[in-house]
Amino acid sequence: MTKSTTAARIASSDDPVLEIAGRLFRKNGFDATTVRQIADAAGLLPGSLHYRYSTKEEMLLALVERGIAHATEAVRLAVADATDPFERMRLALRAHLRLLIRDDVAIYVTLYEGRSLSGDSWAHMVRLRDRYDALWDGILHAAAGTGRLRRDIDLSLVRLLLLGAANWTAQWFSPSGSYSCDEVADAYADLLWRGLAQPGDRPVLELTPRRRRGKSV
Amino acid sequence: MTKSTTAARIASSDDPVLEIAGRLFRKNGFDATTVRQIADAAGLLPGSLHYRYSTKEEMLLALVERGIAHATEAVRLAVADATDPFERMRLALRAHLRLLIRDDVAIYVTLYEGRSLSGDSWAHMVRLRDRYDALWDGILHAAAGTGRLRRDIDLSLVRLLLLGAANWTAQWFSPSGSYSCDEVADAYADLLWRGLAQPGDRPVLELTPRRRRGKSV
DNA sequence: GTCTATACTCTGATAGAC
DNA sequence: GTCTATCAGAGTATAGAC
Repeated sequence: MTKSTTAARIASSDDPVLEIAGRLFRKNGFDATTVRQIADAAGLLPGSLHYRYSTKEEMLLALVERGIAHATEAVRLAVADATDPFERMRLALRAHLRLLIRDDVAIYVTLYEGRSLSGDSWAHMVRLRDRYDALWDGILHAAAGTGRLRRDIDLSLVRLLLLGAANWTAQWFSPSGSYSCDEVADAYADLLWRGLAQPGDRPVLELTPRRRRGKSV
Repeated sequence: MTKSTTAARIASSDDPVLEIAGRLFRKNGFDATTVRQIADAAGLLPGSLHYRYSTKEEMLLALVERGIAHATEAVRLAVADATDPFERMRLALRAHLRLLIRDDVAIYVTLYEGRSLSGDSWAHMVRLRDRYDALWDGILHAAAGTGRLRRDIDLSLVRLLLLGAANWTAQWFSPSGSYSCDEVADAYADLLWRGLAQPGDRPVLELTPRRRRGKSV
């Protein structure tokens, strides 16, 4: 399909138009964002925009492809720095969270606006997300292979718990809040690891208590 | 403001129009849902709909109020059945999750479409959500008061982790999947509790391993 | 590749008869 | 309270000059 090929090509570069569209999608949602807004913000007219992306949905698809590609790459790079299974989980979570709430807009758009895709584009997104999930399952299964994890818990549920909590972070995190992006990732990884580890497996991090903060369900 | 008063009154009853609107908002999103679709599904014409809710946003506000009211009531009732802090957390999580992914549409709409509110309505929603958060903080702090919890972790972060994971469940849960709603709640509560408890505090549940399942980030 | 200008559809909301 | 009929505006996408 020529559609996804075009999108992939553009996603691999760093099209500023895509960045602008992504920011608007994140701020106002895909449906509430108009192509006129995107064109305005990009310093173009709607007609010119249409030359590069023939539909609004094509922009979304390009962002989704870019988002998952970036996340996959970031997680792969992050875990390469460690062999300890807890360390790998913690670093992978840091990488995911950094992209989601700090460094990139594409993975946010993927997670929260990707459902606006339809037909083939939607199916394509599902495939890409499944592959990203498999990357995480690999990390967790490798940890289980060391024998340091309890065996009475489905690791898919662990992944869903961890990534669910991480993804929801985008709903409440503020850069001016009490915690940095990495601190949230470490706290989540630590809590989950202690729940996952065999009784007696030594905790790895010592967290220092900090003042309370953080609203939203 | 007459707007929120009207909405509150309707939310307290069980308006079938609201139920229908909520289902469409959940399925297609607030922005992508048209008043004509709602009117069609309700067996009314747009003009008649307008007699009851003067704007589409007013329907959303009514749903948000209903969603948080229902969730608050359900959690309060659930924790009343137990005194053990872990039990209370587990039962509260069950109640939240049941409404979110099984029994009601309003809390889903609140969490995922509430951001489409504007102005006073948005501020109103934020107040309501803060109050709901406070209910959860109370549950967690009571648990900490028993001395059975680690003291090196910010309980607000624990709430955000737990409710974040729970809320994200709506993205992947399927009634035909391997786990029931309650089983997911129990597994999450168990994992988190083991991460939270003082080393040596006895686990409460024994989970039985089940076949893997569950996609989506 | 970007512009001007526009076609066509659908949107939320309203007015007023019944 | 519900209907019929309709408005004014905004939406995406297009055609064609430059």
